Amino acid sequence: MATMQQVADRAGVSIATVSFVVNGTKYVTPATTARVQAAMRELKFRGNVVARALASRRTRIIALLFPTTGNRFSPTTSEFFMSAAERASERGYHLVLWPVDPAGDDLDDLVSGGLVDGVILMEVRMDDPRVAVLTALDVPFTLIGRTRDSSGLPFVDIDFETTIESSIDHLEALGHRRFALVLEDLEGTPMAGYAPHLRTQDTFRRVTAARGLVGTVVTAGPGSDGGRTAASELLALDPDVTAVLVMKDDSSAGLLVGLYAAGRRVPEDVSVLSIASSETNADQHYPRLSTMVAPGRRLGTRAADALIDQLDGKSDELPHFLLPCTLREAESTAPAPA
Amino acid sequence: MATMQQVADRAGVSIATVSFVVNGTKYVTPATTARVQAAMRELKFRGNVVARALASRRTRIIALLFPTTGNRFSPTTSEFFMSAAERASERGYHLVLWPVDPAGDDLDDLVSGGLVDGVILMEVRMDDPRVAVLTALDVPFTLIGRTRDSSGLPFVDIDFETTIESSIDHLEALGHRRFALVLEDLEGTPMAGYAPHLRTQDTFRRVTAARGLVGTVVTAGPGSDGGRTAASELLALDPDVTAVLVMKDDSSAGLLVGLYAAGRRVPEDVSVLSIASSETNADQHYPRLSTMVAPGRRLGTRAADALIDQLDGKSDELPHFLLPCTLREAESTAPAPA
DNA sequence: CTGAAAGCGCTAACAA
DNA sequence: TTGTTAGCGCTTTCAG
Repeated sequence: MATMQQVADRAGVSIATVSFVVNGTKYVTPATTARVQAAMRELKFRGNVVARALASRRTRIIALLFPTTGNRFSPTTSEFFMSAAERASERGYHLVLWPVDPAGDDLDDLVSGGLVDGVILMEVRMDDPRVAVLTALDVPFTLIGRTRDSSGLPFVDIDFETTIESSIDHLEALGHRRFALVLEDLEGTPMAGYAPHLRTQDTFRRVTAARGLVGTVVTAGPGSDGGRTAASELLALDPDVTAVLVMKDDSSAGLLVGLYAAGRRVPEDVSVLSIASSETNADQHYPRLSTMVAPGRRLGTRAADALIDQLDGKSDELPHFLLPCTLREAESTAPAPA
Repeated sequence: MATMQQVADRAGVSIATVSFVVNGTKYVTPATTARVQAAMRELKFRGNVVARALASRRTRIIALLFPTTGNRFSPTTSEFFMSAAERASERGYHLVLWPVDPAGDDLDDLVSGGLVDGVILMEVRMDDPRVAVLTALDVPFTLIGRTRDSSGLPFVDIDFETTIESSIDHLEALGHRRFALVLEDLEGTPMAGYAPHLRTQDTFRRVTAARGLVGTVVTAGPGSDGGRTAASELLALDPDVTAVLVMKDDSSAGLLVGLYAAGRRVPEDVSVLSIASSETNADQHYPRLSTMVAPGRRLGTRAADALIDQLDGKSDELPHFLLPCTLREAESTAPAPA
């Protein structure tokens, strides 16, 4: 509540000097520095963020943009948020979660208002309209995710290609030869073109084909029902499948039940591996799901760093940071049946 | 990027006039209004939120405070967030999700900076230190939740008392006489004293006792394992239990499995009812969980309204808004066995 | 090393 | 009905 002027008066210096010690902008003798700090303490000076922002043309707020549709507030999402917020705070920024529509229509108002210094985009689609908007607006941004061609954009992302390949490696080493992939059907929704799905699917098809493995792809509807249905479809398509990758948390339970219902024991007959998910999710299931755990926290941290580097002019080069998921094996995977 | 002055120049009026039409602060003739609006459109005037905030001493930003510990980013949480954000936006405010530590230590810096006009507190504990901080800071706030004594505070909350009572009503009507309640053990964590748990537990004990029903309370550890263990403990405590209320989403799967493993079919032998949860969660299970669905969206909306009424001086009286969960029956409940 | 002063872009009296 | 103008609280040259 105390203003800088009041602090200055109390310390017997000018307001400029106070500003210098607050921001470390210029050298001030230890003696006056001490006087100023004492005054600040006595007056409980906190500094008006808004005034500072107006004068410096920087708010030190960055926004993590969250699409208002498709309530995919997964554990991984919250890891992004929490870790990015932590890192931002360490570097003197505030990170807030800001809901915006996925088409990017209100982005304009948000950003042009001068309220945020930069934004982090998540849940990125292959041809995400929001990046065009942000580019046009000329606001610094970083992606958690990648568009189809992100070579010119700063991003951090899960390395889906590597993740899928090592998933298959792992299961193949356990003797599995017949694979399936279950994922969400996003066509016709605002999230159509969701990059993680497309990359995962492409890689899955490519790798299984290249290795002469069977690779069946099935999409699942919402909830447990979607998972059950997917299980039936899957078994209809390939009754001898022994290894299933799931990339849809909310239907994994249904999938497990569906497999049981069809007489397949997990993991004795069929192994199930959850892709790009979290330990939290894995532990909610029985049998506990073997999972390729998404590096949510590390990516969130890196995203914040990438953006803040850009804002602070510490940007050496365009950040292109890819990290694969790491295997956390549990009861749902086992060697292929003989 | 265009400033108000530029708009004024282009429209041939003073900056004050532009301000009036932008804010509707004063009557301006339709003719000049039109000219100003045209100029705004041509210059793509967006208005600098920061400058406006400094001059008007209001940022029109409200923060939904989210505790940095206990990553309980449940579907209901995200409903609070989304619906509150929507309502705020309708009323000309921005709602952002702001991570703060549960002890309230950084609240001070956040709020004193003048960045937010008011805050909504969630995940409230019985004796939440954050409300004292907010009160001392003299910043407008509203709770989603209630402290032990919230008579003097504006709040919206789930009516846990009614919710539990109707849950028991419902199951009792189905013939159940032996109840159990499973919830999380938060003792020793930063979320100790979490109000929903305590209220639920108290009501459960009171109502079962008053009606001469058996009421067993069990706490569960994290994840599916916690649920399984809880099932065993529960059955050890009351082997004849037929109705279980669960208020811990991540262990319901384990609970179901634990019951099966102990030879209890759901719902033939034991009915399971999920408390204050979401349809999303319900649908992730098999059998699908009967659920007392939390009115997340309505509460989020009301919370935003309550706070904004306060900010806009439209506050008639202290909002004390309680809403019970609504039953959504699915496969996991049935009449008690004969 | 410290101070004076000109803004940052907008709001809101107060005048006209 | 519209314009003038003094701030809002801080940053940042530019002098001294």
